[in-house]
Amino acid sequence: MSDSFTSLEQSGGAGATAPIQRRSLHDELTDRLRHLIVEGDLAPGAKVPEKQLCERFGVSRTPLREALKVLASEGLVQLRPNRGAVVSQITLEDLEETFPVMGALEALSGELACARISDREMAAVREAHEAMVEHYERGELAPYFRRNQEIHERILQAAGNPTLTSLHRGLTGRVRRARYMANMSAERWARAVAEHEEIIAALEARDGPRLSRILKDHLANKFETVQAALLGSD
Amino acid sequence: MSDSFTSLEQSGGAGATAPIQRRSLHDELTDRLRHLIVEGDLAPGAKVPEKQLCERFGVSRTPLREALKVLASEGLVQLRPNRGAVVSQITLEDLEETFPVMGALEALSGELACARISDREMAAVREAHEAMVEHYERGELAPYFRRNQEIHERILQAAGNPTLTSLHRGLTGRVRRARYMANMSAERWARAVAEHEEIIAALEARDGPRLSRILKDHLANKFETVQAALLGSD
DNA sequence: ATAATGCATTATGAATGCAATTTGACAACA
DNA sequence: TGTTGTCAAATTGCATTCATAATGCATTAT
Repeated sequence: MSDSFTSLEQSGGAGATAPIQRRSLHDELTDRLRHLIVEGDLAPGAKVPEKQLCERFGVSRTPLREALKVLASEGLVQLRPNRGAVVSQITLEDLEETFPVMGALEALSGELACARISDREMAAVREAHEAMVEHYERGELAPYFRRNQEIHERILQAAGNPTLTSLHRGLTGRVRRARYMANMSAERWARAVAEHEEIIAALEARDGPRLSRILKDHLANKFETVQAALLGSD
Repeated sequence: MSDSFTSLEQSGGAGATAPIQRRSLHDELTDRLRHLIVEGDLAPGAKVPEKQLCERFGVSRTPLREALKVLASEGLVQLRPNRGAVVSQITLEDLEETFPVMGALEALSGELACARISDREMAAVREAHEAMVEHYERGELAPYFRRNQEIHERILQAAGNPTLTSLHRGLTGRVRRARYMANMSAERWARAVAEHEEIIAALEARDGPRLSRILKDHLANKFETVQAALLGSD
């Protein structure tokens, strides 16, 4: 969510008349904890001792526990009655079932985006794509990864379906922790970039069914990359 | 969740070795509240006064509030900071974005189910289908509706992808409240049954792509039915 | 009479306190 | 040595309490 505010669009003239932003603690905590988990600062499988986190964030247990309930419903942590919360482990089986679902969602996002994307949005996607390709050519993995994410997010956004976006975001959060990109082979990387070229082409041609198919395959390939990385490192 | 235990399949040999079910209050409350909302006992748009519900269930506000946080993350209620929770309204726009997503998920479930369904599961689906057709011929709407749900749930189940099932269940919960089936026209009803015949045929032929397509279209038609009902009644 | 203001009531958000459960250590025993 | 039993410490689940913000109503000013 916070990513969408990094663009400067809304800070324009609102100034002092904009409504005061008040967030509740549990809401803020939910985001912070989610971030900690997704970014791997809380290791998968690690216990989540309430007391410790309370001290860390300087809040009482009540809002923290509320946040944990939400994260549990998102699948990021598991709550064991009377035994506390643990950060969910990502197993290969989990990925195996997550990726097809993400594929289906992205495929839908492609179809919808082709029907609804504006020229402005299209330009933003293209821009992100070109930046991504540059990073690829320079071998800059982390920025490449960020741009890659950005492209998929922009397509989601262009699809104009918040429900879809929200479900997809949830799955992304689960998967991102795998950090598979680290050991992506040169060959697979090249292939991923090639697929992205196709994605852009289909999107510019507003060819929904084709984009849909490409995205689905793209995700399937991504899964194979992840799988290879996981099998290789374990 | 509890719906999946209404079938008898798992009570087979587990018996006395199964772990004792101990649920925490917030968990139980979450289910109860979800049920109240999905079944319409809490009207869409209605405020959800904490105190009143606490008295109703005989618990303190803490577990109730935890449950509300979870339901909010599922989209069933909206939490307005300092102003309490309201049961989410289902707008036509919501349905408009929910149905394509359900369609994509069901399409995937069809593909997966074709690849994985066992003869035993297939038989159960067929049985449910035949029962559904009987209810249709007798004009029994409510039982028809139940069997209809059952069929889709069994296909989901046969797909063997809990993530998929879980996402789908969440969307079903949102949509079920619409209670559109009440004013389904004879024509649309007949069409829905015809589509179900195709579904069974494709599933028996293990034709994944075809089943996928049918289910997607089926959902699209279902949406039109809902839309007609909503426009007609408002 | 109507609209705006101030106050009392009520509801919500978060912290604290208490009972119940789990965990780990250590002793007793086979 | 390995198993079982007991108990203290820590952790969790929930109730209660406290602080803050919202709501309703009476009062006042226009």
